[in-house]
Amino acid sequence: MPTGKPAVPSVWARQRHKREQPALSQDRIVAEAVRLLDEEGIEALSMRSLGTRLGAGATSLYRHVASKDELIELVVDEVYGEMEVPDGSGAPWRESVTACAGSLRAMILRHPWVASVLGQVGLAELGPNLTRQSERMLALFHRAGFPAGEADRAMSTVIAYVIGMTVSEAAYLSMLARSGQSEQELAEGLRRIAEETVRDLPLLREGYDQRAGEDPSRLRDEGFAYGLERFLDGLQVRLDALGSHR
Amino acid sequence: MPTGKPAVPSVWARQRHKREQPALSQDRIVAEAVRLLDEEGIEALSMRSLGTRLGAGATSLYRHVASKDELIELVVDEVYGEMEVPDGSGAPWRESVTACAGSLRAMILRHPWVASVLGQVGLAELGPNLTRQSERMLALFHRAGFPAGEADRAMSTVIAYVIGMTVSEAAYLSMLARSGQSEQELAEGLRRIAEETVRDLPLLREGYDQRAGEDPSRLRDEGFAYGLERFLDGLQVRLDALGSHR
DNA sequence: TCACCATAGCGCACGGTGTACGCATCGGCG
DNA sequence: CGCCGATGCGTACACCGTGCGCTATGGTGA
Repeated sequence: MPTGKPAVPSVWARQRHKREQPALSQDRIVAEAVRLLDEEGIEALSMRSLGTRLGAGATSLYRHVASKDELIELVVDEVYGEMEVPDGSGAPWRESVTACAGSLRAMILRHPWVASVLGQVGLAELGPNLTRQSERMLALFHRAGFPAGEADRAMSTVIAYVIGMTVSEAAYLSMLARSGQSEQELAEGLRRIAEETVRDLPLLREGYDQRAGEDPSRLRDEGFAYGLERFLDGLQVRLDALGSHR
Repeated sequence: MPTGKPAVPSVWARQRHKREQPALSQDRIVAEAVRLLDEEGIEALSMRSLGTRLGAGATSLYRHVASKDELIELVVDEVYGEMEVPDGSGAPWRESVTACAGSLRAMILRHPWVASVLGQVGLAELGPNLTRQSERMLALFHRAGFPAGEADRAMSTVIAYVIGMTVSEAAYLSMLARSGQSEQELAEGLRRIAEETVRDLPLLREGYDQRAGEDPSRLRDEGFAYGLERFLDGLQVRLDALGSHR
């Protein structure tokens, strides 16, 4: 056998293997990965850095996880588990859906790295947590009065809105963090660049002036709520139409 | 100077530099990057591979582009330029916005790699093309009757929906392409996995059964249109309320 | 008690990545 | 003609994901 030098047959081996920690496991790996991502962001996640945090070598992780891509799928499904989907009994459907949307948004803002991997993992292939949440959320729309063939469309629509909106918020916030500037300065800078490169942007400028001086974080919350309300209004219109046809 | 060995002072140098192609330039680099991404996807884009396609060394690109990240921003802004935003004079606002949304969706499906970088580049920091398109699109909402402080919210809302919806479509399609299965088989497989891991998913199953046998591509188009219609209905409700207050 | 074996962790190595740096060469200007 | 800024290139570095074969471990059946 021409490959590999024998590893050191040292007396330390015993100690290395007898760890006080509950040993490596997929759960532990995923949990630590979430922590690493929250603390240092997506570009800090490497098999080596994760292994180090777990007191293990990089390649040891592969006993519990097929690849980095699979790890990311697991990690994303893990945080989907944090979403809270009310069971909707008793409360009006708008309230339940609003709570649910807010919870999804809060989860993404709590774990902004989700934004940068969503395009890769998609939504379909995700694990048990997302599946469970979808089933529960679907129940909200059924209860609201959408027929079977339409409830899933209504649901995807709302999820798409929440994700699209929040991902762009998260990306903006991460740019803000990277830039090291205050939100004020950053917004000013972006506006200046836009006006220099394009020139003559009366409408964008009008919006900017109107927002100047307001609390940006509150503006984001309100913007999110505004769109969601419009959306729910539209769904209500549809529900009314369905009801009157019957 | 202790660094570097002198490069070969060869007679070929002259030929290397006298290229029939119009030399390297940022435009040429960005255009070729788009082509590479369309043909081979995001993971095939490396500075080396792109350099090769341009008949240049990897590091030569850095004379025209600050980093790979900047290249990606440029590339994304480039494809935003493909969007068609009607100027809205004459047509009802719903039609204009629908056309606009459809054009954005078509652009992303034409360049599915956009989905996998949107979380990184966000929407705010983007270049002249996105800025111009935003201004034009904003005009549609002004014309529809939204006041200055609300038109931009309505616009972001619609964009968020379109992007969220289309990114998840694109991710699904890329999974489909990678899997090598037929869409039928893939859907079946996903459903089986979901039911095995979670069990008891009556609502999701109901939706699945209802969709079985339909043309998946048409279903996607319809799903997108359905959500957009609900959205526009909601915006119309808001417009009516604004009108009656006046 | 012993031999055995599946499992888990590790070290090494490979091919690939983004990019800093300094040199070679070019075209255009004085 | 002599120079100089702009442009391309080769080399090198640190880092990445991960395949491979080794070893130590703890449980099982004889």
